Amino acid sequence: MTTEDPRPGRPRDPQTDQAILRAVLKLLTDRGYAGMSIEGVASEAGVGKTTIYRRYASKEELVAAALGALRDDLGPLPDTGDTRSDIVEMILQMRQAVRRGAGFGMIGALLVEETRSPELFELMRERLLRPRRDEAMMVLQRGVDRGEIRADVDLEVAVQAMVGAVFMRHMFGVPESRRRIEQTVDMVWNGLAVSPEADRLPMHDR
Amino acid sequence: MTTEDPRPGRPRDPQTDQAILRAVLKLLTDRGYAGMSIEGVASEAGVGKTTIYRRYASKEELVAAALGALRDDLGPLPDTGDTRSDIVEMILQMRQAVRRGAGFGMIGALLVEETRSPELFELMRERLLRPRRDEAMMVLQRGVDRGEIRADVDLEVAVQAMVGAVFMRHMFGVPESRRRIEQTVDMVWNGLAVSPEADRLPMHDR
DNA sequence: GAATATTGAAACGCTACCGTATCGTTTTGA
DNA sequence: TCAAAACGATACGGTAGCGTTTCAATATTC
Repeated sequence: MTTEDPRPGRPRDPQTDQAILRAVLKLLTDRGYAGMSIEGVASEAGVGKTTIYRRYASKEELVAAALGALRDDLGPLPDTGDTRSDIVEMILQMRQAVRRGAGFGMIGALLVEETRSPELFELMRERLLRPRRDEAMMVLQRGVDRGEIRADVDLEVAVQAMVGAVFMRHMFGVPESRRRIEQTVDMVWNGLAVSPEADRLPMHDR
Repeated sequence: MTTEDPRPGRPRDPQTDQAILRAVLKLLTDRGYAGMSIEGVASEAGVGKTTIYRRYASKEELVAAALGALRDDLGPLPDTGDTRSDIVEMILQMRQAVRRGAGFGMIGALLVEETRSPELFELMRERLLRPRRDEAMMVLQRGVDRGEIRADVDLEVAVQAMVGAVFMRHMFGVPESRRRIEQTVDMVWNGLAVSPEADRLPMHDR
């Protein structure tokens, strides 16, 4: 199914493709969907408008292509032998990824557009959110297999809570830190309830 | 400090004020900041453009006024006697409030604008997010006072995790329900860790 | 009744962007 | 060398929104 390029004429420059999609992600992130213009993308990518219109018929198609081209450059799953440490490392990785690439701005842009174009939001779920959630659940599953995490725990809810806490800190304006992530994992790990077993070792003991 | 309106001339119509701010919130929510136009606000509010420009010098000022006028119509704090039930009810209340008023769309709109206008985001924190967080923490504090929640638990992190889970479900596209909220609270309540005390009564026992 | 300010409507010139078309140049295959 | 397609640049007419001005009608104080 590999297109052998049997067509005559000058082939499309793959670097141009890349530059366009990169520009879309950048402008989408810090201008929003409505604030992003095709001319802006062309200028940002150093490309003629024609070049964009030749590839994509509409703004939505263009954004969809940019989201579709997203690949996760998440590192390998952390595996320190200790599940709590693994979770902390994983969340730190996620935080790094959000900082580097499409961050909260892009989440916001698509959140606004969710009603109008659910497909775009779904695309982000597929490309950005779910892969990371799945990795997180694998880390937790390893904890279950090791006998560190109870088998009856709903791992999906656990991931929602721990990752959600990071998000809420951004919302509340609470500075994020490794310390705070450890605190979060510990809290979810140990639970809130008073219990005779309440003197489990804290992860960080300063 | 009550302005006694000693000025001559026709006074401003307070209903007009209200209509403008309501229109701003609506358009901000479902068009985003960049997608919201002054003319659109005027049209939505059934008001002349002049009337808006007389009050606000810029778009940012206008939006700030709309956010500043936000008041929480959160009901009374739930107090069933059981802290877990209280938490569940409170999260359900929040969910309702998000549905009725400025919802995920507005969060998205301000998230996009965060870099450009941090003051707007801060205003939302102040008016929308922190009041609810504070209420949530009061509910948890009551649990501590009752001896249901351990005193060494960081209540702020607990709130971040439980509310954040709701947010992440929206992000992941997982349908929300009372059942799922109960599950979340139970999970955070009991923690993940294997323990001899693992046979605590689940909140919903079907 | 006189003075004053607000209101909605309409029009202003201006800019940004739309989507399309045309251009000469460049890069490929035949 | 020639045909074909991609490229950046530029220009086109059209629309939407900008922020301002003018206007007649209305509401209020003195």
